[in-house]
Amino acid sequence: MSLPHAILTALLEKKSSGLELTRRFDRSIGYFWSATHQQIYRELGKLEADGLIRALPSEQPARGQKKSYEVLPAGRAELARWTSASQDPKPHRDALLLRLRAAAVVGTAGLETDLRRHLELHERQLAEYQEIEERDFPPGREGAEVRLRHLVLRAGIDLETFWTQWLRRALADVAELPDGGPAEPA
Amino acid sequence: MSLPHAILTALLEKKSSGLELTRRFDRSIGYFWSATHQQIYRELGKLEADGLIRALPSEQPARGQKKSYEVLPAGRAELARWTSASQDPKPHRDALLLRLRAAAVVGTAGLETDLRRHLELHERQLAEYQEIEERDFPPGREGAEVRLRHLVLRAGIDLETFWTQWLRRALADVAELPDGGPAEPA
DNA sequence: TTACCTTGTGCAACTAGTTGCATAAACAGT
DNA sequence: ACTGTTTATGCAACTAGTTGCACAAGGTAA
Repeated sequence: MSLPHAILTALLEKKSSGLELTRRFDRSIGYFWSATHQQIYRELGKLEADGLIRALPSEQPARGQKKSYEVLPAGRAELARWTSASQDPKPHRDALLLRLRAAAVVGTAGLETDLRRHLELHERQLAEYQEIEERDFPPGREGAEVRLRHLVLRAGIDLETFWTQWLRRALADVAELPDGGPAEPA
Repeated sequence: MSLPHAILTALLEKKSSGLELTRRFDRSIGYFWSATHQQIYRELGKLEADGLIRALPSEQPARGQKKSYEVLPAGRAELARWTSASQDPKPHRDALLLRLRAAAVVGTAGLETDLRRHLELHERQLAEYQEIEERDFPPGREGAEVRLRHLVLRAGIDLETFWTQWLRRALADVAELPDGGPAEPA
């Protein structure tokens, strides 16, 4: 139940319309909390109904019109409450690890190309994070907000680094195995 | 859409009843693909209806009776197909990183205790993985199946290692900040 | 022999997220 | 003017996962 809080955070960082939020979820925020435009519009409606945000009364809000939102005090309070509240980590689900485990019983045929593709994706993501770090976080001690955001980015960088390394190892391992794997031995 | 494949994998590793599967999802498989007993029972029903698995005809299957399943050839084929097929990685969602980002705008009050709690959970998980590694994967080159399973476990170990390190850094950083954070400066 | 606990299976209702499409305005080209 | 594209918002239906509870059989203990 974190999407509303992701949106509140994004709106506090900068007042935005639905589409602007969607774009920002495709970069930045979406790196650790993705959402489609459908989810965002729906949630904006709920948040407005609950009095946590409000539409800026600039233009009349009709279809095809931009409608920007800002966070109300109640919204900020709710976000602060949620941020400080204790939460159990949600169980992870990783299809790639599952597939490797499946490959242990039905064979590794066809896996290698996809592992390579995943490796490329993670390498690209890592490069992107590193660019962001160079651009937005030059060395030197900054304020609390910047340091926290840098910490989050570091998590992204280190995670992608982990995955690229693990995938390289996985590729090396899989390459040594017979194609059919243990299920269909030569 | 991976739950059926997780179940097929688990059943190929060992024929089981619904509850046995549930227990195995609480350890092992569930470390990277968690599922509740409800999901499992429902999915077992579907898999049986689709002819991918079948109930072992040992006892008559009534309520309160154990009912074990085994994978049929069609099920193995489907798992092999899924394993080798190309798949895009699903977007991640990490509430903790989101909370840190939120803390950057509404303040870090209350965060520290929960970060510490998460650190403990990850440390415990890491210790558990390391025990499994010592117990199930003694040094020495083994067959393809064992090596693939070891690879999956290594991912778990390295991920938990990453999180414990990152959380320690996060705690150190947060400790230096004013409690209210940037939103309510002293 | 009733009263309770554990094991095992399952339904129903709910929440969260995804997919596919509809609508409308603004703008660009021809 | 008309056609097509981009920007912007949104509905409806679907899939996946969660939560809460129900039910049955077997053991166990007063």
